[in-house]
Amino acid sequence: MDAEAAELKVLDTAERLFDERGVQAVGMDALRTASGVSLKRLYQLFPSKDVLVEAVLRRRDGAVRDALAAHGARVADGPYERALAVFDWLGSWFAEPGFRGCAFINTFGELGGVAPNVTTLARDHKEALRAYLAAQTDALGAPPALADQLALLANGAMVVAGITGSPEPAAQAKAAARVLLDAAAR
Amino acid sequence: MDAEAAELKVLDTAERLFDERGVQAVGMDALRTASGVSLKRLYQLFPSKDVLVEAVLRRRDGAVRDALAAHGARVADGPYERALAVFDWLGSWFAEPGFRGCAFINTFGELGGVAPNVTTLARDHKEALRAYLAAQTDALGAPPALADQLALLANGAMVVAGITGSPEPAAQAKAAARVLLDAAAR
DNA sequence: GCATCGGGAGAACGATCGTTCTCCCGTCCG
DNA sequence: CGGACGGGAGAACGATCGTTCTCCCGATGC
Repeated sequence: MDAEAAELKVLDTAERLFDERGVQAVGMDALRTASGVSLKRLYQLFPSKDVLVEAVLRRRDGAVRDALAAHGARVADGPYERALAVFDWLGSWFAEPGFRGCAFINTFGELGGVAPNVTTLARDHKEALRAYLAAQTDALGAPPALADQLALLANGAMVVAGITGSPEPAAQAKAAARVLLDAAAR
Repeated sequence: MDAEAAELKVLDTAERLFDERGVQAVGMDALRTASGVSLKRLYQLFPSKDVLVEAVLRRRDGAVRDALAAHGARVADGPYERALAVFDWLGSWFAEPGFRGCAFINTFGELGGVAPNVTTLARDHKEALRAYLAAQTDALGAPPALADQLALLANGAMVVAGITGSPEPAAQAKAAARVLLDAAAR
C-alpha cells in the first residue's frame, strides 16, 4: 500500500468512525486497527490528531460542495428548480444507512468551544451552502434574505433528520422552501 | 452548604462547562474545582458522569419547556402571534453572551452515536418544541405539516446562530415563519 | 551476498480520565 | 468530655488517551 492509498484509507476510516462515535471517542489505536494503516505511517501522514480531524473536515467540505454543484448541474430547469433540488439531495443523503447528521454541525457541537479551527471550518462550510442557495435566488431576482431562509430550512432538516433518524424533514423543508420561493417570486 | 444547594451548584456548573467545552472535555475534577463541591459529594449526588449528563439535560429540557410556555403565555394575541413569538424568544436566547447553540443538538452530535439515552432525550426535547408549535398551528386550523416546517426553521436558526455567533438567524427564521403562516392561513 | 533503509507490530511513556479510598477535621449526641 | 459520624482535600487506581520508541522483517542497491 503506497502513501496515497494509505492516506485515502485513513481519511475514509476516520470520517466514518468520527461520524459514528464522535471525534473524541475514536482513539488513534482504533483508527489504526480499523484502517489497517500502522501508527507510524498514520503519524507521518498526519502529525497529530488535530491535523487529521481538520483534514477529514476539509475533504468532506470539498466533497459536499462538489456533490451539491454536481446535483445542481443535473437540474437544467433553472434556478427555481435548482434551489428546490437541494432538498432532494438532502433527502437522499438522509436516507443513507447510519445517517447521523451533518459532520460540521456535530463536530462543532463537540469541539467548537475549544477548537477555533473547527468553528472556522464549520462557518465556512455553512457559508458555502448559503452562497450556493444565494446564487439560485439571485438568478431569480429574489432578495438575498431568501437564501438565508432556505439555508435555515436546510440546516434544520439536517439536525432533525439526524436526531429523529428519519429522512422526512427533507420533504418538509422542500415544501416550505417552495412556499418561500413562490412568495418571493410573486 | 446542604445537599440541595450542592446539587443546584453542580447542575449549574456542569451545564455551563458542558456548553462551553463539550461534555467529554470536562473532567469530574474540573467540575469539582469550578463548583466547589467535593468529589465525594459529587458522586453521592450523581453516581456517575453519565447520570450527571442526563440530569443536566433533563433539567435543561424542563427549563426550556417552561420558558417557552411562559414566553407564549405573555402573548395574548392568539396562536398566530404566539407561533411567531417563538422566534423572538430564540432571538433573545441567541443574543446571550457565550451562546454556542442548543445543548441537545450539540450533545447529540458529541454523544448521540454511543449514548442511546442522549439520543432519546434529544428526540423528546425536539418533539416538545414541535408539539408546542403544533398547538399553535392547530389552533389556527393550519395543517400539521406547518408545525414541522416551523420547527425546521427554529432548529436551523439555532444551528446557524451557534456556528456563526450571530443572533440574526432568529429574525430571518421569523420572517420565513410569517410567510409560511400567512400562506397556510390563506 | 551484504549492508541499508522503510515500514509493520506493538510496547512504552506521560498525561488525564472516571472513580474510589485514605486521612483528617469539625460537629453533634450521650 | 469522648466518641461516632459526615464531609472536605486530594492521593491513589486502573484504564485509556495521544504520541513516541524499539525491535524486527523484507526489499532494494551495489
